[in-house]
Amino acid sequence: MKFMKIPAATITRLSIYSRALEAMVDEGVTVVSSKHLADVCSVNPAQIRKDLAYFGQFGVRGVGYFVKELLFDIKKILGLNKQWNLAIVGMGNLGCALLAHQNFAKQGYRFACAFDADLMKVGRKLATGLLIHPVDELVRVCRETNAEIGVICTPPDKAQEIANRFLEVPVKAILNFAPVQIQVPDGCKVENVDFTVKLDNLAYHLTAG
Amino acid sequence: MKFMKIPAATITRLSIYSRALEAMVDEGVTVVSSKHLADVCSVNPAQIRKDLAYFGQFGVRGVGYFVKELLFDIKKILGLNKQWNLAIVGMGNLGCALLAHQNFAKQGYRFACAFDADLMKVGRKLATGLLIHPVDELVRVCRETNAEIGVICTPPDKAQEIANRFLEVPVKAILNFAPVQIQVPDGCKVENVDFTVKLDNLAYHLTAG
DNA sequence: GCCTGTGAAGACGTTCACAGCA
DNA sequence: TGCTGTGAACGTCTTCACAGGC
Repeated sequence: MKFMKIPAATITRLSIYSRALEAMVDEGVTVVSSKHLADVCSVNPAQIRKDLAYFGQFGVRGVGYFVKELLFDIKKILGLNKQWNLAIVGMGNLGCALLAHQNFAKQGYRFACAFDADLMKVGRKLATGLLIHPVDELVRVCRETNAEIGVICTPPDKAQEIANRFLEVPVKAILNFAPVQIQVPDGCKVENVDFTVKLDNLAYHLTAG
Repeated sequence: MKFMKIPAATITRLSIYSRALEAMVDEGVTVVSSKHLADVCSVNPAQIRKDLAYFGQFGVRGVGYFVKELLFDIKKILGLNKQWNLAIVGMGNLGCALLAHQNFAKQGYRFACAFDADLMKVGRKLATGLLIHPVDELVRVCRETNAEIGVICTPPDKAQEIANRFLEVPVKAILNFAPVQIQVPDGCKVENVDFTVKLDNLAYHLTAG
C-alpha cells in the first residue's frame, strides 16, 4: 500500500484490537480471523483488514492472523514497545484514582511525577511513593523526570494554564480530563476524556433516539 | 431543514458548545457569533451553523446567537432539561472518584444507587450518604430508584455480566469505563470512556508523528 | 456591512466484492 | 475451500460559497 494518510479512527481501533488480542493470548487462542476479531470488537471485518493494510501485511491467506505476532506488531505500530512517562496535575479524587489505577502500568504507562496547586497537598507522598510537587515546579520537574505525556485533572478554569506550562517543557502530548477545549499549537496533540460529553450523548439517545 | 439523519459527532459537539456557552454566561457575554464560538471550541464556524440547522433556526442574521437562549435550546435538544438518575457499579478508586466528582450534579446527573461485588464494601455508606448494594440486587434496586443510565467501573472481565443485568432492568444507556467492548442489543446505547485508548493515540502520535 | 442558514462540492472513512494465495 | 489484501463504490461528514435578512 502506498503512503496515505491514516485515519485517526484507525489508530483508536488498533488500540481496541490490541486489547482484544491480549485477552485472546490469555485464553490461549493462537490464530484469529478478521471475522472473529471483528465480532469481538464490534466492527466490520473489512475494516480490520484495511486498518492493518495501512501498516503492512500481517496475515496468512486462508488462515488468518497469529494472535501473538499480530499483538506484537500492533503494539509496535502504536509505539507501545517502550515505557512512557506521565506527568499528572491535579491530585483530587480523579487524579488520585488515575494514579492508583492498574491499567496504566500494565500497558507501559508510568507516572513519573505529580503536581497540585493546593499547598496543603504539596509535599505529601502518595501510596505509590510519588511526591506531590507544587505547580510552580512543573517545568523543572517534568524535565528532570523525562515526562513525555501530560495528564490534566484540574478544574476547567486552570486547564489552559497547565497546558501552557506543559508546552514550555515541552511536553508534546496531553491527556485532558478537564471539560474544556485546550488551545495548543501544531506539534502538540491533545486527547480529551470527557465523561459529561458521553453522558450527554446517552441523554440525547434516551430523549430523542 | 428536512428530516435527516443527525451525525453522532453533531451531538458530541452540541455538548461541547453547551459547555462553552455556560462559561460565557458566567462571563456575562450575551451575544456570540458562530465564528467566536468556533474559536473557543476549535471547530469550523460553518460546522456550528450546520449542527444547529439540524434542529431549527436559533440565530439572528447579521447579529449572531443570544448566549442564554442558545444554551437553553441546546440543553433542551440534548435532553438536559430534566434530572437523570445514574446507577454505578464498581466502587473502586475510579468509581468513588466519579461519585465524588462535582461536574455530574452540575449538569443534572444524579447518582441514584451504587453497587459492588465485594461483600466487604456492601452496606458501607458513602460520603454522599449513598449505600453500597450487592450486585445481586442490581435489578431490583435500579427499578426502585428509577435508574436510567448505568455506569460500569468494574474490571473488564465483569463488565459484560453487569451490562447484562442492566439490560434486564431495563437500563437503555450505559457509560462503560471498563476497557472492553460490551455487546448489547439494539435499543441500548453504550458509550465507552477508555483512557488507555486515548493514551495509545498519544503514544502513536509521539512515535509516528 | 455583517452574520446566519443552506445547497452544492469536496474530503474523508467505510464497506463491498473479488483477485490472489495458502 | 477459506481467508487475506485491496481497488472501486458507496455513504457520511465537513467545508465552501453565497443567498437571505437584520
